Amino acid sequence: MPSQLARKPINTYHHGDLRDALIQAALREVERGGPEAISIKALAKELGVSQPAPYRHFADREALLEAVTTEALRQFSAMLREAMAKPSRHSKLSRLARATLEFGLRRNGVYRLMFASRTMACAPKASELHKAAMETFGLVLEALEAPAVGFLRERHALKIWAALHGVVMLAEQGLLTGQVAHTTREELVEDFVAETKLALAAAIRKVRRGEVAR
Amino acid sequence: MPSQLARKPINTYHHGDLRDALIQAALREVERGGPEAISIKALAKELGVSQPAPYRHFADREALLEAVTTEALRQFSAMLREAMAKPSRHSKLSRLARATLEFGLRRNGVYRLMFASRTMACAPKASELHKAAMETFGLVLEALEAPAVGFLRERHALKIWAALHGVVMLAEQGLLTGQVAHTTREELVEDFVAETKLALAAAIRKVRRGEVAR
DNA sequence: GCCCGAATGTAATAGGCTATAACTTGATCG
DNA sequence: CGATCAAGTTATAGCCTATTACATTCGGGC
Repeated sequence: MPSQLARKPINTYHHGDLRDALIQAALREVERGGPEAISIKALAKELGVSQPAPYRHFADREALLEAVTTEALRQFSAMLREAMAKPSRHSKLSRLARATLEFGLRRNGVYRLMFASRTMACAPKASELHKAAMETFGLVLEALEAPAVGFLRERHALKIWAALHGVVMLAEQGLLTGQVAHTTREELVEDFVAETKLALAAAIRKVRRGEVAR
Repeated sequence: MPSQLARKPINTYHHGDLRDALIQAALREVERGGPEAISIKALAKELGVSQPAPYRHFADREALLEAVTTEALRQFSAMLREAMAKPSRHSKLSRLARATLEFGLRRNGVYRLMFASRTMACAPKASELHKAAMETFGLVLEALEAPAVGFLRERHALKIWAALHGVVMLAEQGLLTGQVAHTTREELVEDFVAETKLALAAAIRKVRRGEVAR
């Protein structure tokens, strides 16, 4: 089907595209204040529409959050892709890891929306949201730059992914700062990156030599 | 102090120990429903007191959550301690790791309250809550069973701690299940445990041989 | 033993939020 | 040209947090 004709900018008289405007405004709100800061009422007021207007576009608050999370994941993916693309003395994986850490700390409200809220957990497998999440995870696979021994690659991607999340989480909760840690977040991340590379390379050699794992 | 005398069941006007009852009831509520499921009003009703009564004991909802989180951390610590104490063919670290994973999945609402909510992040360093968290982290240090090369121990404790959080988080969000993962959560956790042991031992040998890191 | 103040609980109420129902408006299409 | 539908509006119900002013019990000093 012709996509341009399908996308008619169905103009309402008052607001051009309330649905998208809501998502963008909500994302701004999440940025400072986290997921729980989203208020349908406040958003409606900010956009100059009546309070129940948003319900024409989202069944309830949760549905809005799901859409916002999807958008957030796309921005996150874009940011990772950019970080991985630009030339650097660091490896792709290292760049992805650093970018994740930075995003997780600088835009922590958004990060929590994506990875520490009920929204994602409740999303059905077939949803846009889940697809966006899978695409993001695909970038981690890509960052490994490893020969395609499928399941190994996947396993190590999951591991570094989990480890990065953990570091962001602890850092944000103030459990890394202060006198507990002689260790900076960046060091931890680089540790995980280095270990991942070594472990994956070792695992691949093992498989190639015929000492098949599983 | 005699705890039995403190309870006065007959008197209807004064509850006897509303503060503690609130914390326990809230914890039960968090168990299924997570942090956002806590409602002061609902709790008051459940305990048979008037709706504003809880405000005699907690300044606001957030203060209640802080107390509940502290209690949750104590239960979590107790559970870890128990897991580490009981004899097993597995190492202490492995037992701690498995116990963390199980707690994180089976009592996920409570887990999220402790490690994925704003409550902890906002708690001042001197608070009971922060102290409880530090005590829990102490168990991780203990589980490493390593000779006391202080900063190494701490660093590796932070790493395994972060990694475990990450695995729980991903698992709970449905990003580990299904066709993405040929890998079970338990395998990931055991991987991290094994790597931690190896890495820590290697680092210690290195230091002992005089090739001091930092 | 009594009284007074502190602690704890209650009733009444203000104000914010989600969500629904019933009505209105403007655009598109047969 | 009028029917229809998407998108917006006003009005309202119902939940929740939190505050204020008043009531009741407890416990210690005299």
